[in-house]
Amino acid sequence: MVDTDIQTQMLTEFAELARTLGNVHRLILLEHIAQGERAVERLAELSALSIANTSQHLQHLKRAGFVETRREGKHIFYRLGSGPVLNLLTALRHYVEHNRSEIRALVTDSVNQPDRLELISREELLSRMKEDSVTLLDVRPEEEFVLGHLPGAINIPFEELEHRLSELPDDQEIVAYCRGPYCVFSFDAVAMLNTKGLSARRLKNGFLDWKATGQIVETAKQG
Amino acid sequence: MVDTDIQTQMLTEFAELARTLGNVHRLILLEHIAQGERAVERLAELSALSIANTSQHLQHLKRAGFVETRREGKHIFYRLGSGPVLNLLTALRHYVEHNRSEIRALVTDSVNQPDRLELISREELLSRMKEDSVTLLDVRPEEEFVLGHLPGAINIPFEELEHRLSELPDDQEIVAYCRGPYCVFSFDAVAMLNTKGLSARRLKNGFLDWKATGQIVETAKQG
DNA sequence: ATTTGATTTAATGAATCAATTGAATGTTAT
DNA sequence: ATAACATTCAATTGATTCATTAAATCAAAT
Repeated sequence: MVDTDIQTQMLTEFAELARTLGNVHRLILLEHIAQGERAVERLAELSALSIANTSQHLQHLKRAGFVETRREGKHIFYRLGSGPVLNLLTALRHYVEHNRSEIRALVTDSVNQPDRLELISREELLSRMKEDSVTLLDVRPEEEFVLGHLPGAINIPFEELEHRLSELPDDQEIVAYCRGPYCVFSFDAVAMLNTKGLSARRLKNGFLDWKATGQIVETAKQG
Repeated sequence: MVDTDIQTQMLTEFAELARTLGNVHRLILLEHIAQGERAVERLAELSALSIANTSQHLQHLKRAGFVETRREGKHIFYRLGSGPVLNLLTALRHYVEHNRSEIRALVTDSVNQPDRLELISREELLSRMKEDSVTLLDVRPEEEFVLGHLPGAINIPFEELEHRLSELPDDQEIVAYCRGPYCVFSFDAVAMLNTKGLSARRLKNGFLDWKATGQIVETAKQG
């Protein structure tokens, strides 16, 4: 079996990658790193792990090629590995999204409203943006917003939304978005805005998908 | 953090899937199942595992949705889960293929010839097939061949190739293929045919990819 | 109903992985 | 140089995963 050795070697490598993704903490770290370069201490804080533990998981991710590092003074910054890692991650995400009906049920349950009506696709959003007939609302924490957001979006973190409704136009449709398709801020935001008499929908796949599909991302701070 | 719970639940599911793929034996089982329905005993034999062990890995794959089962008398047949699992598997395969240069090096090393020249893409093959200017050679074991092969291909398992060269035309280019991109039979076949004075190239991604991209697969036996 | 054959389940021990602690490394500022 | 800080490394312990064995299902044939 001249073939078997290499085939097996191949699959062994493959399995190693999969095993690296097979730990929630590492996935959470990846999610955070996907939002922008972060130092170890910050990542530990964000994911509620000890620093040593975080460091070890990061080493693991690095060995597998999912992340790369850069040193700046005392800090070591982690970023996503270059190129196609993102594709792998979104491939997995899409797989889960399309196949695990339990999760789908869970998501739609948690927001007890029929899902579809209030969704807007990336394509529709793009054409609506062209004709300026829509207000983009980013409900993520400011910290994530400044690292990158959809062009022209205004940032009102979900917790503040109720108090800052006056900043939103009542003559234009609002499209709210969040990190990814499973981030519930945008669900809750849309639900709230609609009960307050505003017309709001939710962007289908969120910011990460927007970025992953190569759309323009704005990084300047926006009052 | 209304969001965190669901996000985490989501990633936990995700991690479970990844962990399922994080074992060589399970990947090997998947490779075999991808070639067609198989009973447990057969899979155990093919992957050189004990029956009980095989069964447990299969249960694992089943729980995660990668495979489904069907009972026929005393046998229980395993097949790939319906739909998008294949996509996930090919996504992962492509990721590995494009990113792990060590493996690429390993593959090209093992066949110490420049890789590119003797490759033929699916697209080119399709147009060459239309004009009947090519002979397709399937070098996999007969067992795999009968379960499905490219239309019009002739089957000469690699071990027999040297003795059966006369069955090949010497006035037409030959395109050899094997299971997947890392199956070395086709590398070796092309190398041998070329040294024997025949004109041969290797199909880029092999049979599994052909099938996965929805091309016609022939299943009738071919002398 | 019993036997046979194919598969699954349960229980065990060995191997691997994860989290914690404390020490070690490397970098900047004093 | 030394002190202070961020990160990594090493050793320990507890938890999971894997393979093996033997026993338990479950369907077909006798």
